[in-house]
Amino acid sequence: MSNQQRAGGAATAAPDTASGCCPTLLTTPLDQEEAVELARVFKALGDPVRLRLLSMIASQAGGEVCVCDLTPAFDLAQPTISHHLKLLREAGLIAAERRGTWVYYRLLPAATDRLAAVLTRRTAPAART
Amino acid sequence: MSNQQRAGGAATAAPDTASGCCPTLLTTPLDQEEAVELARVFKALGDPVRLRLLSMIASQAGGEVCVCDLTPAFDLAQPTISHHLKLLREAGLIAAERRGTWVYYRLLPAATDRLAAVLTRRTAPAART
DNA sequence: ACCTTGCATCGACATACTTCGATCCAACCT
DNA sequence: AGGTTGGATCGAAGTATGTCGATGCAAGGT
Repeated sequence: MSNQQRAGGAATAAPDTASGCCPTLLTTPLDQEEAVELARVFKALGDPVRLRLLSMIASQAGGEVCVCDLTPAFDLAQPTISHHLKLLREAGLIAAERRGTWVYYRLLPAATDRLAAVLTRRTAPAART
Repeated sequence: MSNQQRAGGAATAAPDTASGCCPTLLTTPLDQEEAVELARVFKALGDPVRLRLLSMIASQAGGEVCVCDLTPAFDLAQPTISHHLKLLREAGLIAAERRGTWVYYRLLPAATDRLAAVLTRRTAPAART
């Protein structure tokens, strides 16, 4: 079963130069390696609790949130929240810092920026200044 | 254990008006319902195979890809590819259309656009036309 | 020193997910 | 009608994930 020869054929990708600026997931086929790495980050976002955690952290005015503010916002046990925060950390989406008794989490914007870029169809007409 | 009263306190979100245009995951805390719905889409992207499938479909010049072109690109059995395509479909990321013998998949750009928007920090200074 | 509080880590358990072979259905071709 | 091919659906099996209580560790308070 490796003998297809229907209509158009030829799995050629659209050239990036014609669609904007940088290659994205939507303009150039991902290779295995990139896919594995990207999937790891998307998987971290594939849970409602983690999505809300990230949202609470990112939308915080000071840029930081104490775990003690996050935990009581959910109907879940404290180890569960800690586990989800760990996954977000391992995905490179957030970072933790201990200050005295409390641990504060903050967003790592580079991570979300990258995801947004990768999901954008035309990244701007190159020349724009 | 619901008695926290450290430093700043008060989990107030940054006002959207100060950070650009529309509320995003990064500017406003997601409520439970939105989180569940968004997580469903992100979860669909949380697998390397599905990410590559989506990428192959989206980057195709004609905007459509025959399943018969997708299946042989992976080291997986045909039912497995079919299953992943189903998940992407149920997530609203792609759509299928049967034409004669073959089934063609195409990207639903509204879905990826939404994800990109939700992950963008400042959505642009509103007026741009 | 002791106790208390904030978080992380450690099994354990139930559920969900990925993958497969077997099978079924739709469309085409003699 | 019978045969062939492209894809979807159906269990089944192994693995990963979400959740928890119990426990451990770090900082502060008495």
